[in-house]
Amino acid sequence: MAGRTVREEQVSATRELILTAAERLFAERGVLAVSNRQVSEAAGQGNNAAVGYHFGTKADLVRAIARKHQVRVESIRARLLAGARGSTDVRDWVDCLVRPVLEHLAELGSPTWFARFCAQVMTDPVLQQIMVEESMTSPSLQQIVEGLNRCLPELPADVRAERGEMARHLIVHMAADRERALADNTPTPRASWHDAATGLGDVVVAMWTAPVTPTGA
Amino acid sequence: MAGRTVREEQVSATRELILTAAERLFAERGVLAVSNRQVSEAAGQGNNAAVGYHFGTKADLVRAIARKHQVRVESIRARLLAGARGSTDVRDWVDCLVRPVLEHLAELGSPTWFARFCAQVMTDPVLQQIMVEESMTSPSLQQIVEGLNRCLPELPADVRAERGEMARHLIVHMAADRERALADNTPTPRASWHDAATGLGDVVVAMWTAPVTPTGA
DNA sequence: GATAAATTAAGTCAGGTGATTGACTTAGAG
DNA sequence: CTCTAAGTCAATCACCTGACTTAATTTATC
Repeated sequence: MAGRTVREEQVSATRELILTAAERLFAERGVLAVSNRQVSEAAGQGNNAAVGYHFGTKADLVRAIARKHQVRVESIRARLLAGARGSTDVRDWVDCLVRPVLEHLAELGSPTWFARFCAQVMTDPVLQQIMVEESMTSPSLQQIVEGLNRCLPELPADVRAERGEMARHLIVHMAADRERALADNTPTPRASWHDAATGLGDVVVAMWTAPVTPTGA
Repeated sequence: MAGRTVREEQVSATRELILTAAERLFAERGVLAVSNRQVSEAAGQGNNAAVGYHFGTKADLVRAIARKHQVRVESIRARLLAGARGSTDVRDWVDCLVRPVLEHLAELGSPTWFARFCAQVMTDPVLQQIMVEESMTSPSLQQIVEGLNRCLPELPADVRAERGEMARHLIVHMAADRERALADNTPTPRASWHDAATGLGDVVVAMWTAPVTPTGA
């Protein structure tokens, strides 16, 4: 079982080809604007049904792309999490939240398409659920939430949930913006993914620690 | 010429019917997942080409929807702007930025679809440009930017641009989240649009005033 | 009232879509 | 070497799409 057979190598190469082609087309033209046929062709598969064979429906393909990246993001997050264990500094936990995704994008090299893909999927009424399922299963994310809770014990639960959503939106869409700018050769506010993560971290820390104006409840 | 003729009334009623139906379908099922045919039918037009007749392509329809709301948002913004003129309190300018959209959604009554529509359009690679064109032409937005600049003169231009983007994403996507929750009868962190705007304002103020960690530039 | 123009209705068209099918190719077990 | 099963290819299906054409309806103006 140790050595993959030639056959298995080829199949997994084909799958990878499809995943990469789909990710690029989805990011550039829109997930729903691209047909499975176009993906198959872009992946060099003469078969117009290659996507259907290997993945099933388009939602399944989207899930496969998300999962592929999530694995790598998760491992980066686990590494950062090890360094933050026990910390009472909000910044440490925010870094665990912010850096994994951007660091992953940096590792992918240029150009990337994953951030734009994520931004689309997360705003689509039907695909959104897929993304939530794939990302919320992460146990390390739960640890980060708990770490932040310990740093900010007096923050109301509602506000905590609200600001968690905000952080998620900020990370995903700012990464997508930067990715788009890189693809278009448009100037970016930050020179590198690492610097972008720093700028994002500054803001997310401020966000979590912001005073809460009481509302007429 | 003063009184609208019966004919003009009917036409504009039909256009409004189409705009409303499109907005709802787009928000619920996705802009690209809904065909012009389905919009025409949902608007009660026997003609499957009603959208084409009144608006042209789907991009034109999207633009018309955006513009319709933008007019109202703009008037609310102008009102708030009058009260903030000359202020050196970041909060005043942030309110000018945050409240108009959410207040507009509150005025629309329940249910609304505009926020989800915006979130989708702003993340789509081809429709995004339409939204930018429609919203960035607002002169009042420029005034808010200048007001914030006067409050935060030492903030680097790059960081200013970066945080402007962040505020935009936060407003649009948090509004969409809340709208979705209301539509699904899911609990929301805030009881009203006004309270949601307060929570958003707390965060956006903290964001603009957050210290900037120097990067190795 | 009659007429011309604009709106709505209804039908048609070529093209693209997902899904299914069967034939062909190839790796690996007996 | 042969056989089997998985992967690939190519063709086909019914369906939906946007665009177009034609007819019916309605209204403003003469």
